[in-house]
Amino acid sequence: MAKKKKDLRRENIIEIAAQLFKQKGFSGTSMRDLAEQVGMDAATMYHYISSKDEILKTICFGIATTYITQLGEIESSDSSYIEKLKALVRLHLHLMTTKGAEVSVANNDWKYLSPEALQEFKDLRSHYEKRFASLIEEGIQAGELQEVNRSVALFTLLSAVRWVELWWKPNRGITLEELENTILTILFNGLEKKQP
Amino acid sequence: MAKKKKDLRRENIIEIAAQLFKQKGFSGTSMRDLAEQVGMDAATMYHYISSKDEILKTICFGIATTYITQLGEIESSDSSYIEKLKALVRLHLHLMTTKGAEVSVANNDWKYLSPEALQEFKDLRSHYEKRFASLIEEGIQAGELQEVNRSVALFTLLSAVRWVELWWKPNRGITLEELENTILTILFNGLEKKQP
DNA sequence: GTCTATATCGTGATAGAC
DNA sequence: GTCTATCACGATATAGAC
Repeated sequence: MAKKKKDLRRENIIEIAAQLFKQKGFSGTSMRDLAEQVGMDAATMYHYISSKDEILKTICFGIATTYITQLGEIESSDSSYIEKLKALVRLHLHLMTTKGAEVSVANNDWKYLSPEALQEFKDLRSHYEKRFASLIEEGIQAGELQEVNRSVALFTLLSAVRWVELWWKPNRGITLEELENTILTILFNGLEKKQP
Repeated sequence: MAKKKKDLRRENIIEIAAQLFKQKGFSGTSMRDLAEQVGMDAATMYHYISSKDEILKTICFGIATTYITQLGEIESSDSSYIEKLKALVRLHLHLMTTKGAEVSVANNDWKYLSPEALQEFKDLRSHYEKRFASLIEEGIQAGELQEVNRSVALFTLLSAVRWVELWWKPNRGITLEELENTILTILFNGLEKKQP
């Protein structure tokens, strides 16, 4: 069955909400601000969504489950640990360039989730990080990666790409592929030039 | 002349404010929350500070000028470009481990600055980034760094260390020196193990 | 210097007419 | 479905007693 008009409207509201939350923060965005951007009265929005909290929850968990689903596919692929880790970095870049606003909200405004949702979200993130860290651990064991502190490697990889969410616009004079290759070169081969 | 009692009290308020802003965000923190942590009534705080905005401004510009001052010292030092860039990364790590709350606020809550302050802050940051980018450019020209997109290198370096502000606690089982060395190894030599 | 009391405004959310 | 009107609350900030 096709999506109902009401569902589409709801998705539109959430999409615009993500952009505003990214711009002004969750607490800094009022339902009146949002209504204005959507083009309806604040009261009318409550016909499509049940609360401001619910919007935040939808955005954050949408991103979290996307990451975890894709991680599963990467884990079960038939490639080296280096290739799996590179695929993960590419996944982050891909999501930041296609769903920048939602990723930004999930990265920065998750702390405003209601207590139960907050706990569940933290659990999901911690679960994701553990599986990410396992790939690093196994990569080191297999001799593909340098012997470095696992946590430092994990968070450096996760963090190194986060600026892209703020910086990326379609016309930056660089393709997504070039962007990916440059970042992967820095992280896996290093910025320093090897002596010939 | 020694600092007055009133100034010390003011600094204490701002320090606690930075911790709360980091935890709950600028908009998510009320003057009543802050007053409670400081241990006085909200109205009394206004004897020491003039507004919530002023607190934010003090924090953000304090961090910005610290970064720029230290950048100046690094630029004028007598070392290779690689060493200068490594010193900059160390500077970021040092500030995040000694002034984590303030750095977090300057990184995440600067968007709540009042319009004039906002513009000035953006200008300072852009000025800092330009000088940072120059070191990368010159490092590439000198053949010390790989030929990569300058902006990507700049923001990857800046971003790669930002998780430390959230993660660092004195007892993580890793010294600041180990942390620095690991991050610098990843960024400048790469995570991938070189074939012998 | 520190408090109580309060002015004024913006917030999330709802009731109910149409 | 969409609006107007409104409620209950919490926000920043100030006035003024002590």
